[in-house]
Amino acid sequence: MLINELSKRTGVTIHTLRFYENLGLIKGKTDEEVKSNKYKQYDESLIETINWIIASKKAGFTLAEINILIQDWFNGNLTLIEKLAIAKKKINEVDLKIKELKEVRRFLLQAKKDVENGLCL
Amino acid sequence: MLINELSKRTGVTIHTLRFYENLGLIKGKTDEEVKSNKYKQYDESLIETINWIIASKKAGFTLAEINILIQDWFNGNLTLIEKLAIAKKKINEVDLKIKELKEVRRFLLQAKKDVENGLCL
DNA sequence: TACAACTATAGAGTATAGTCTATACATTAA
DNA sequence: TTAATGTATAGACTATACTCTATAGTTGTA
Repeated sequence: MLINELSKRTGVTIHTLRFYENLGLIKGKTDEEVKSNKYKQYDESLIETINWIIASKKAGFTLAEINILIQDWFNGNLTLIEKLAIAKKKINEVDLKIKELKEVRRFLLQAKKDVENGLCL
Repeated sequence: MLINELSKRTGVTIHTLRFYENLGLIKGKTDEEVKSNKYKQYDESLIETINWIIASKKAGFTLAEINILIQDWFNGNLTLIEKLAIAKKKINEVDLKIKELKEVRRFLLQAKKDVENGLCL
C-alpha cells in the first residue's frame, strides 16, 4: 500500500510515518519495475508493527528504545537465548512501570478518600 | 531547608528544581528577616510534593498536567465536589495507562512464548 | 489537457523537559 | 582573609518527538 493508506489504517500522520521511516522504525520499498516514480510500497505487516510502536510509546518507551528492539528482534541475528533475554528484560521494565502507576493510583485514591472524609489537603 | 538539601533529599538536581520552581510546581521563600542574601527556604512538605511529581512523571503525566493538578488541588479554591471529580478523573487516566501497559506486556509475553516454542518471529 | 490530489526530500519550526554556562554575590572553613 | 563552596538569575544549549513548509515531480479525473 502507499503511505496515504498506511496513514489512514494506523491513524498516524504521513509526516510522522516518514519521520519513523527516517529513524529506521519502518521501511517501504519502491517498486523496481515502475521507473516513472519513487512511490514507496508499504507491507501489510507494518500495520501491526506500527500498532506495536504506538503501544510501546504509550507504555513509556522512547522511539530509540523501540528502534533498538525492532532492529534486534526482527532484523538482527539474535540467538534464541538472546531473544528470550530481551523479552524478559522488557517484561520486567513494563512490570516496573505498572508498579509505579499503581503507586500513583494509591496516592490518588488516598487523596480522594481524604476529601470524602472531609480531610481536605 | 536550602536548595542543596532539597536536591539531596529528593535526588532531583538543583537545576531541575529551579526549572520546576520557574514552572510554579514548587515554591521556596526568602527569609524576610535575613537581608544579606536572597537564599530561598524550602518547606519540608516539598519532599512529598516532589516525590509525587516524580511518580506522576513516571506515570506518563506531563509537567503541565501535574502543574494544573497541583495548582488546583493545593492552591485553588476548589469545592469538595470539584476535588472529588479531579481525583476520579485522574484515577481513570491512570487506570487507562495501566491497561495499555498490560497490553504491551501481553504482546511481549506472547513474543517470549513464541521464541520458547521455536516460532521465531 | 488542465488541475486537483498524491508522493518524495530536505530542512525549518515547535513543544516538552531538562541541562549547562556565565555572572554575581554570599557563606564558611582553613 | 582568602579560597572553596553555595546560592540566584538569565539565558543558551540539548534531546526527543514530532509538525509544518517549500519545492519538485507524478497520477488520476473532468
